[in-house]
Amino acid sequence: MSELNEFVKIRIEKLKALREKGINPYPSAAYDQSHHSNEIVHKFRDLQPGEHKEDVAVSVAGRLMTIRDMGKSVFAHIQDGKGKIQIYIRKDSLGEAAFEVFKLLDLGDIIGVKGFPFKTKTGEVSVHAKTLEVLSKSLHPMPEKWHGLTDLEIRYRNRYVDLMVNDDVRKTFEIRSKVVSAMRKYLDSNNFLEVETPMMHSIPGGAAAKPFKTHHNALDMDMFLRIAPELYLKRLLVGGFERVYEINRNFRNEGISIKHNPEFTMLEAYQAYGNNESVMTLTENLLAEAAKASGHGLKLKVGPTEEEQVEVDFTPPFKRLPLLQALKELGGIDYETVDIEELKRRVKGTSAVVKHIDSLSKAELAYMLFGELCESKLVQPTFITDFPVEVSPLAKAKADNPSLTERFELFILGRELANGFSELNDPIDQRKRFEKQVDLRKAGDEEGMYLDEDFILALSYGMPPAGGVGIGIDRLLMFLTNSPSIRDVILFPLLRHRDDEEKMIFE
RNA sequence: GAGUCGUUAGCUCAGCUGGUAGAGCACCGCACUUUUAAUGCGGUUGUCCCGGGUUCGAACCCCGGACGACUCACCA
Repeated sequence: MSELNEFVKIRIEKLKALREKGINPYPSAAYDQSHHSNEIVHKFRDLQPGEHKEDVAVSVAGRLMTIRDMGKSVFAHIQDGKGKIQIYIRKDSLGEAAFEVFKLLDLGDIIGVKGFPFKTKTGEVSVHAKTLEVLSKSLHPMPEKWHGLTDLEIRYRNRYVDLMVNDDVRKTFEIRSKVVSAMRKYLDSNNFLEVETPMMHSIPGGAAAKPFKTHHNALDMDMFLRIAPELYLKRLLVGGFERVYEINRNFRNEGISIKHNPEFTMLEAYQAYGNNESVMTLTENLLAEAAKASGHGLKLKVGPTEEEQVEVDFTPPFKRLPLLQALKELGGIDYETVDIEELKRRVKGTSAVVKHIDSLSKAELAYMLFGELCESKLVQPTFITDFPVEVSPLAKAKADNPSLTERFELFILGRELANGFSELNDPIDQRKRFEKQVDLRKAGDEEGMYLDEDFILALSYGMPPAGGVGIGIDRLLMFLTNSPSIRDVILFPLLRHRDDEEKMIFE
């Protein structure tokens, strides 16, 4: 018994009918596209309505998206990688046999059309078909042409369908590509070397996060998918590369939300002989390049509706605000005068879940309150600086105040977008900081870091002073494409596996 | 992990107080050689997410589950 629905059965019958006519519905010969849809539309835009260019030969290929059948003549649109173009098919110019072939086609089929350009009497640049080839028969019906596909689950699970029918989705991922490319270009032209470091780590490090665990069979060794490339990139600074960067995936075994996907793309860049100030400037420049590449320029409007839209200005320099000052200005808490018990009371008054509040220092409490009270108020790009040393185990302490670090986080519209600091290169201090993290792990903090002996060894050889920054590429793209969910900027976001998936079993 | 909402034809959605399931598009047939949501006439399409329960009778009420969306928590 077939599980296929009637639509698929009908299409399979048409597939057989094509084969009986000697047509291979999945030919292997390369198809020569003389033009893309947009090129023809542009090139012949000045034709008069009704004007033909019979002496010009063009060929286009793409997916049949609409068909308007009038018996012996048909208008249709095909969609290629650059857009849509109308084709005009007449029985008398295509020939009886080819016209019969066309009648066996369905929406969704991929075809090639050779013919000449003309402008219809209603003014649309079109291709008058002289020959037509089936390039790939589609067996599954397409979403509805007018309302399109809106079901989020189908859009995310079967992204190819989403891309077929939703132009703005294709646009989003084209912007993503351009933005990443522009950031690469900026880094490359500033003497940064792009590198690739391991994604499988025997010791997860470089961030406070829960890792995914996996196993290597031949080595009988547990491994972790990386939570950050940081420690490897700093090893490269030890090795003598002065400027390195990596754009690739990190994996964190944590919750999924509108701003979190378990695998996400991070740009990390390290600059020897720089510090947190150098990489703040680098971040500003990178984001300015990214904003330009997105096609919006440096000022862009973000928000769900016209009324709620906010203009975000990516013009450097961004505002800089020390964390404790932000706490005072935006949270109304004066760190200098407040006592620790009052901070605890204020933390308990928020919705944050805190396990062992009594073990937290005054600085850590202040850091938590910043997250609760201030982050959401940071709308325009703002560097928050001077984070407590306890929550910054890889950052260099401030010379004039060792309880704080030369670290920054960049916030836009209340969301963290980048994190950077003067890299701690004192191996003795780094060892102590790691040991504190290990103690946190032992005390039950799943996000406490592991002690990476080889990393300490690397620092012991001497790492130049350096600034480093990580920029969340997906989050950046959310701003630049005005996407409400991180899933809208990730082609294949992680969804729970379904056992009741549609199965195409053809017998 | 918790709460709220949702899941009906390939797609977009109706379906009232419980009475054998509907529309538009798509699809099939017929007509039509400049349409563009083509048009006109006729027709087909269902595990109403799954499993229990209540009831003479459940898409609808109750319980459990799956998946998704949103909010919160964690986090970038």
